[in-house]
Amino acid sequence: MDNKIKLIVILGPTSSGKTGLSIKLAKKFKGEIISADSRQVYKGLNLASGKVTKKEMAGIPHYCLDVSSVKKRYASQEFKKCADVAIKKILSKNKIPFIVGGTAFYIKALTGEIIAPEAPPNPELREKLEKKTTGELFIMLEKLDRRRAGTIERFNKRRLIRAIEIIKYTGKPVPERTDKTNDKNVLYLGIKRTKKELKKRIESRLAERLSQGMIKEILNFHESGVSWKRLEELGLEPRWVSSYLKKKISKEEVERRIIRDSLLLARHQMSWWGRDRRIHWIKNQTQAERLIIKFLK
RNA sequence: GGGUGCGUCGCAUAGCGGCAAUUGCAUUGGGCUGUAAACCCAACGUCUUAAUUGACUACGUAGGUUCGAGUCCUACCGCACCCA
Repeated sequence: MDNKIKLIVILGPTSSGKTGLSIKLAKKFKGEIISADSRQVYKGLNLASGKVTKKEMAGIPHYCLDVSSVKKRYASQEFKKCADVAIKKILSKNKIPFIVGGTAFYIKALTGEIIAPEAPPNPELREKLEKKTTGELFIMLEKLDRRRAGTIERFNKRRLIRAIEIIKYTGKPVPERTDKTNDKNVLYLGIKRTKKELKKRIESRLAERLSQGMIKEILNFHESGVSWKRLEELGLEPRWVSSYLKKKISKEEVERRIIRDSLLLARHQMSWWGRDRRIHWIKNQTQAERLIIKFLK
């Protein structure tokens, strides 16, 4: 990434208020928004993913929303490409890119902290490796790439398989993580909330989305041929609403579980950023504005 | 009223008489190299120890049998089902 590029990242757990804040800031500082959210990339998954509405956008262009069909599986590298294109476009208009979202992995892919080698998924290989135990896979990887074997999570089958897949495709060891962070170019603003606050926000937002037809949204997907299995892996709202539509759980139970899992999700999201010293945890908009002014100077 | 079965750590589950007790979920913490809301790891009675140390309290309640009981026996309480 070019050294002169300045990016503003707004991160935080689900329902923390990223959307609202980002739009206000983008308006004030001539910014445009790139969404870094692994669910909002899907067309039609609106209420279920808590996607911004046209009205909320208030005229601020948003990128990397609705760029894929739920029938396909979107990967972080596609996001990176999408975001890179968007950044160029925004800069060419002399505006400031705001990266806003809760998917840490996407943000890190974008800033270059996590680089992913070009190696498309290989279904046959995956199927074959899937039958092996993690122990066997680990030994395989150790022979192919000692370095990566040293850093990988030994019992994480998915990662073991992917590492082997990369090596088989590129013919080379897995490239090292750069951990180059581009600090100078990126301003990280984080929104933190207490669990109590978050719970309240999650509850009221869920109630609102349910009243707007979230269940219908999921039902439509199913009726248009999206399998239950796919819906279940599409996130916590589609998962529990599907359960309800299949008459496995009651409506009250749907709400209970979505709230519970949202809090769990928030916790996981925070675990990415917890000890990251680059992040400015902001209390209010004014504070964010001050930091931005300083950063843009 | 008669019969049968069941009461275990928030919920659900396992437990030939040697058990602080299985597993899943939840909870808490940690991790993360093309599925990332995915996936992986750890802790989870209390207090102690340098320690995989030691002690205490625990499987509905109260007794009993036994070197030893969550496990066997008796009574009681609660729940479920069946017959009246």
